[in-house]
Amino acid sequence: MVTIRMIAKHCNCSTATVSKALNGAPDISAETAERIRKAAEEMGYMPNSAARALKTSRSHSFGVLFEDATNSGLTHEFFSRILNSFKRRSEELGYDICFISDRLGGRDISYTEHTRYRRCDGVLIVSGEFADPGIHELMGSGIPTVTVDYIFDNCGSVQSDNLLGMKDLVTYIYNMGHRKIAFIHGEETAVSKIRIAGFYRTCRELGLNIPEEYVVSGFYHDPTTSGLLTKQLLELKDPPTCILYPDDISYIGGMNQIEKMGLSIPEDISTAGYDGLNISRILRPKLTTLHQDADLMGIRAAEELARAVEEGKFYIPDRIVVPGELLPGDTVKDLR
Amino acid sequence: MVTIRMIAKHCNCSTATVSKALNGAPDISAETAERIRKAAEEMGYMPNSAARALKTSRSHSFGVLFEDATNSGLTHEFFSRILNSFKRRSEELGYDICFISDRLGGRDISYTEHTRYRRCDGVLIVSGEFADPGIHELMGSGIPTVTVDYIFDNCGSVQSDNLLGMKDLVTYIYNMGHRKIAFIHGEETAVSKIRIAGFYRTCRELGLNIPEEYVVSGFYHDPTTSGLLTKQLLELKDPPTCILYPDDISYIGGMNQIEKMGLSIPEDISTAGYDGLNISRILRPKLTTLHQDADLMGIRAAEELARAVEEGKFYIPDRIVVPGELLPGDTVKDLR
DNA sequence: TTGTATGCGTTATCAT
DNA sequence: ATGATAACGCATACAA
Repeated sequence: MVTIRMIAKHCNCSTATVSKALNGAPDISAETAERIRKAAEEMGYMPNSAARALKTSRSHSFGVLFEDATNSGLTHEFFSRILNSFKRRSEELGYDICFISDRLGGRDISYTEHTRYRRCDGVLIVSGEFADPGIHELMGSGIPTVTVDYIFDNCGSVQSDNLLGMKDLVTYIYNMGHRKIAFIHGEETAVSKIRIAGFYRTCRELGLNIPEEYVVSGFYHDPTTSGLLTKQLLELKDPPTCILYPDDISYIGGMNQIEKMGLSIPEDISTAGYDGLNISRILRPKLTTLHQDADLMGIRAAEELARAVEEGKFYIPDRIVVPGELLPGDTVKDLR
Repeated sequence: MVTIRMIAKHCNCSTATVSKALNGAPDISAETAERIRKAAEEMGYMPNSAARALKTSRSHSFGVLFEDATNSGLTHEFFSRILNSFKRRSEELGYDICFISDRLGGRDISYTEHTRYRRCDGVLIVSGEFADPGIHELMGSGIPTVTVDYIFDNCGSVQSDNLLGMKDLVTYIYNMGHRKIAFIHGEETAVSKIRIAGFYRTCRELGLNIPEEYVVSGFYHDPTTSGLLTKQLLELKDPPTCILYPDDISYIGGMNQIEKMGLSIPEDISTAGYDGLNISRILRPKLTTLHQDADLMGIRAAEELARAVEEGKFYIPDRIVVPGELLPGDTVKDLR
């Protein structure tokens, strides 16, 4: 491994000069800087991030806290898209990604300890488990953090615009002539609350009176439950003409149930999903859904976290809201 | 931040003693060790990984090289499952995960440089682009590497048992009475070659003579192409009774095409996928597919990489082959 | 503009 | 069994 000392020897100068030249310090002559840079290049120099981190207490790395109850967070397309774009943008900004967990080497370790151990400059928190006290400890630790789809006192956040999303979705369905709209929502999370509120608000604005039994509680990514609830909704005395699902995966459970009952989409019953996963574009009939812009969310999260790190004491957390996009498919019948 | 120096002060001993006690060195008395460990615990001591890495040139971290042409590797369920289980197992073994890319801070950087910069102890290589010279440079750099679904000279590998997978799948279909089996395979990769060979071999063993036009070339995760090829296969003079798809996602394109042609699965045409993604269990009819054990692959990869790192010069690469599991669904008609 | 010297926190060598 | 000390590679305050 070539070090600045070797470059210094090669260039007949001191390590200080090399360090400064390589870091673009202003007090080095242009020629010297150029000469050193060229030598470094030729010798295949790579700084040692550990030494640099030790010296500066900045690691140029972001931690990513990506846990959920089922330990499958990474395999949900919505989250993996966020991670993917967060990673890319972070790397552009000069930060590497390191996962933060609460186990390491067979030992329990708090998220905060893990982060300090690796000297991560900041942490992105994506989790279904914001109730976890370990997460709150981290958010209150002074380490810069940015959360996704959750708002905490003093840290930045990137949210999908669930309010607008529900509004767009419900309005579209209304405009297609539907008045009896049911909503199967996910388990009680911050996101669910916003979506439910968005649903009710939009309905009120549109002058729609939604009977209580039209809004039922299911789970995210659980086709079985949504299938059962679909059955329940369709067997009501006065069934809805359109059912909203918590997400595109849950929709599939509903879809199967509908077919099983000998009904067809959208002739007999209209449907809409949420997320805009790849699968929604592939299925036939093409699913009407609200695409969440996970890619942009990851990008904005990286930028916000970089800002939090770089502005330090001067940082004022921003709450970034990323709008989604309605993807009209063929699952909502035109009743007009 | 509490350092060993502070612990030393607290315990009236030297930093050397603290370091040894914490690392379980044999030349420290049991009482002293215990006293120091307790103090460290109480004071909330966390070692500084940067200092440790600088001193020992071991970072206790694994790099993960996870790139593909479309930059969406992470969003493929198969790969994200591998990553997920690799991460968990690595953390159990005491290694953190750091992504390795070929861009950092707006600069081009080779994978090898990136790995050295972060002092990763080893790198897991998961990629559709094994032709990339940067990857070959890394594999030849002396840094311990383990590849997934690809074999390179001197590094460990974890593969899905594609040969056995195809055998199980084709044999199952044969046993259901099918003799005219078509195979839409993915683009030419190492994996595709094995699957194609497995397909032909199994057919030969079963005494099946597959006409040339039954084996056609599509792409992985491309429902559009597989839809077109499905049409082509079904319009043959002597169409197959069963079509194998490159993967579960591609199958959906075929499924749509089949329905579009007014045919139904499995009454008119039987089908099978590959991968065993969640979606395959959700779709109706339930897809017959070969589940690749991505979770186990990630676990074995972590263990192999840890072994490569820890055995150093004594390491002899292992080629680990992970069997999959046939998931019989309802898409293959019983012709017996 | 350049160089000297110091220390970041840890481990390891060699005395004691 | 314990401690003093050097060194890992780098950045920086300060001297020249």
